Amino acid sequence: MPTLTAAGIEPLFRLLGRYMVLDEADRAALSTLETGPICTCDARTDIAREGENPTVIRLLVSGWACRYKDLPDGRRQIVAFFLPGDFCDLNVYILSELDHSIGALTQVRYYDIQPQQFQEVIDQRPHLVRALLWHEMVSAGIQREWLLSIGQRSPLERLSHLFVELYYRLRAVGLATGLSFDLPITQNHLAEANGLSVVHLNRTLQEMRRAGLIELSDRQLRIIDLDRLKSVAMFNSNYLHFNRS
Amino acid sequence: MPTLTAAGIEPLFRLLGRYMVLDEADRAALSTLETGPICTCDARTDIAREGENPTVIRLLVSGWACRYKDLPDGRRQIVAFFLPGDFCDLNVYILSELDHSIGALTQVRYYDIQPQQFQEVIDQRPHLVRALLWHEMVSAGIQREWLLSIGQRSPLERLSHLFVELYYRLRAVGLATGLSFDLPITQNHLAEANGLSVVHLNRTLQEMRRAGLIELSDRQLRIIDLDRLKSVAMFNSNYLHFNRS
DNA sequence: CGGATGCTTGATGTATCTCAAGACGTGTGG
DNA sequence: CCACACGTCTTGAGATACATCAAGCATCCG
Repeated sequence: MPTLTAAGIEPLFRLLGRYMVLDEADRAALSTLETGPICTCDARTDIAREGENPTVIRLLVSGWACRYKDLPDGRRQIVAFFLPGDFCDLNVYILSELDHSIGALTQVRYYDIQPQQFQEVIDQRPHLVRALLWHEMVSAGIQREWLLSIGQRSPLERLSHLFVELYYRLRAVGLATGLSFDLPITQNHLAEANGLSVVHLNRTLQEMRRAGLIELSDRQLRIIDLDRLKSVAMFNSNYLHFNRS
Repeated sequence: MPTLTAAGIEPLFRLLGRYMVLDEADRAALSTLETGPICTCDARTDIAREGENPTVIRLLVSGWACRYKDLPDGRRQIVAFFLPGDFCDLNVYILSELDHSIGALTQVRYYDIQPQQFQEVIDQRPHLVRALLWHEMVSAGIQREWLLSIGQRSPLERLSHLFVELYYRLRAVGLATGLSFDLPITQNHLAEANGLSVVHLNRTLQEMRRAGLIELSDRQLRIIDLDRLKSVAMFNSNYLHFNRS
């Protein structure tokens, strides 16, 4: 389980470090978040269900999870991927009822963090709020970009865009080597995230391979030509706000 | 211009009042937000463009606006509607570059609020943060629901869902009378928000009329059978979080 | 009167879904 | 150790929902 070896909250450090320079005191304060017990969850199981009352903030440390919504007749839409270092929901605990579900796509490990415990970190290092807020804004930006993708981009463009996004996000937390990264999810998941049938997603993948844009096998994605992939996807990285302000 | 007659920040009071009981001191503090000059913007013009550096928080008081993203080749996706009482962007001013544009769909009026001025209101009435945070969470929830709609719902379901959502949101700010409300935007806008061509949107509208779900003419939408419309849309209002916690 | 803008309709093509089946790998219980 | 179930990827055939292109009409406004 390669995705499980990357432990601790190192990914979080890297993530927040892209928005703001973290000093030792910051790291120390954030490290208290991982003093609690770590949770493990098997692939294809729910971490939280729509309708529940959210009480904790979840910090993913290894594996992939997703936020999804479903319809009474079973149709399902993945609306976000959670990668190591991501908070599943920084603020929802103020709501009385979850409007979406969170599912593990692979085996995952995460910390359940009490809002109060979180508050203590912020009290200690108030300027961290800025980085956390930034993280939230990026999540919102990704959400909007997905809406643009599903609404306007063709399947080929859409999938290309998703792969570039995942590449940048994984690279930001040290989980990409060169132009390759572990893609531990199924084509079914990719289809559900892109609003496509599995059959069509599969054919789109083949088209991408034929076009020499990517290689994908054994859960390893390799981008062959990043510039061309970005061009096909009409990718503009501004929504990831990776530049420190 | 009926949408222009509803002035002031009464809509905002109503909106926040759904999340939290506001007392006179709260209202007084919030009222200082409207002491600045009011801005007016014509229909079909941009209020803010992608790439700009955001510096103000915008509070819409009358008319409709939208958040949209576009692709180099001109394709455009509306990712959110802003109705009277909505903040266009509560937090983006911490980012250095806007990742989306904001456009006026009708003639609109809004206040440009300096973050600092906003901070003063919060310093005065700290518990208002909760209501504002709530407003942000609802916006995020709407965004997710739209993703579900575009990704999984059929055009008929999708449009039905949008109309129910608009009905609830407009009712919340006092802009619906009975089951009717002003829908001051074009079919083109509806198409761009739903990821459909205008032609198909038009035919879907006709299908809805034929099915006895709605009446729509002269920019007035009347819902004929709310329960049936909700049922067609598979509408679950939980994502609007209208219940006080 | 002429030019925008928005709504509507028809005809045609095609992108995408659905249904169905087979191949492959993996884990599990007999 | 084999038989079997299960999950995943792949391919084919057929149906259809949707986009595109094109045109006509109404309204509004200069």
